[in-house]
Amino acid sequence: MFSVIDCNSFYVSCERLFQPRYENRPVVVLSNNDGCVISRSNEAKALQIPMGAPAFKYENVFKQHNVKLFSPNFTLYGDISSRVMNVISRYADGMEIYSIDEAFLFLEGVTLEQSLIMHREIRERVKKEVGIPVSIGISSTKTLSKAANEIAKNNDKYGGVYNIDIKNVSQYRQDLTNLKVGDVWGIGRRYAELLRSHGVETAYQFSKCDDEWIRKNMSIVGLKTAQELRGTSCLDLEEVRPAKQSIISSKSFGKPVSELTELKEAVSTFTTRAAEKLRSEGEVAGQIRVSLLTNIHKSSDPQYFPSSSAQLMGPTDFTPDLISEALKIVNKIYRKGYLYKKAIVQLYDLRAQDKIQLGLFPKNVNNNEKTIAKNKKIMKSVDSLNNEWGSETVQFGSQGLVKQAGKVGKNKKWFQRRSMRSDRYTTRWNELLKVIC
DNA sequence: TCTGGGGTCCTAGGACCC
DNA sequence: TCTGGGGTCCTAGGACCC
Repeated sequence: MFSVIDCNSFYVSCERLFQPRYENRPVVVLSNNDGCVISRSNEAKALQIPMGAPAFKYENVFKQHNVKLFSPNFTLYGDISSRVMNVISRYADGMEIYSIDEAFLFLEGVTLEQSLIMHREIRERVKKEVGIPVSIGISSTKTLSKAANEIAKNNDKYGGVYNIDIKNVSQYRQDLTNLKVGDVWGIGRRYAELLRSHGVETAYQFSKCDDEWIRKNMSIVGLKTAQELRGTSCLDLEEVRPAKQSIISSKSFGKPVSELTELKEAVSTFTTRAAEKLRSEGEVAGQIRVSLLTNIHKSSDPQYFPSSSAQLMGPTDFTPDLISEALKIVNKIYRKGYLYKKAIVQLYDLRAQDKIQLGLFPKNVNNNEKTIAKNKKIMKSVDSLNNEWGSETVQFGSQGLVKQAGKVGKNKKWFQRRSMRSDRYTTRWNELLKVIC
């Protein structure tokens, strides 16, 4: 038996935790640059504000209905997430943290009744100890438990916990008939369109489709989804998170950038971010890729999407080496006369730090043992200083003084706007919640 | 003026090898 | 006159997830 525990409107719930005056009011969390909507309270959903909607298109709705807007505060969300997961883990032998707001459990040797009791308790404990509301779906496969979760979330009458029992044939059929095929986990916009064009509207109809046809049109992945809907488990619990295969740092700029020097500062900073992530994963990268993008939404502007990659001189996690390769690529792909809106730095061909293969000609390249040891020490010091004193306390020259007078990103066109970010209540001493009596 | 960011997996097709 | 076939590796592109 599987279950999936999903936090309701997670980012919004995190914000409400520290500012309860926004309960019962429409609340929205925006993406970086306050670009589009990435989390909505039920009240905001009721105003027909879609997920992913560009904020500027809904300005009137926001004003008219007094919608509270937040810039994203991922530091806060990450910390609250780990508290939620911590509570859940007390109940489970096997648990898979699927995303920042979601976890799967695998349950053996419990009856349905016992499972329902346990999950109601999980729901109460998470609400009481962390303050976040969750919905829970239970069934015999992961895909069915996600479907049950949809039902739990959208029907108050089930008290946040719902179970799909494939043995109760008529109910099972009813549940899957009520579920639109596009709402099935694993069926996105494209496949939903394809299926609808073949007269398949509901999850139940999809589960009755011909295997050969599914395999041919939706690959093995689609076939597994169909089988899971029929009650055959094809997707196991992944308790150990597999090592990352790539690390990306990609951000839109606050304002369009046309100058090479500014692009290089941005790419240096993104590379620094990616390298930090790389080290925290205990991995090294063999290749790096840099892409630049003009604003795809502005069709009147000339468009240009160059990108190129480079093999590193031996796998590394040393920020200066990564920056220097990234900047070589920028020099190569940059063309004057375009308004760039976004840059992407991607590290891949990753492997564990302790599996670095030394260079064949160690004197000529940067990965002989001595250099590696020295570089490791340097990065360790930089990381711990930045952890202790805030990011960008130690910067690399090519970033172009991102932090000045304690302010990060000031006067940098490419730096992102985050004007409505709440405080990092749980991770910064100087941003602790103040209670005034 | 203003449209997110970070991931995974699968497949087809080309290059290359023997 | 007849000009293979099996296998691997790599990459780009497309689908999906939250």
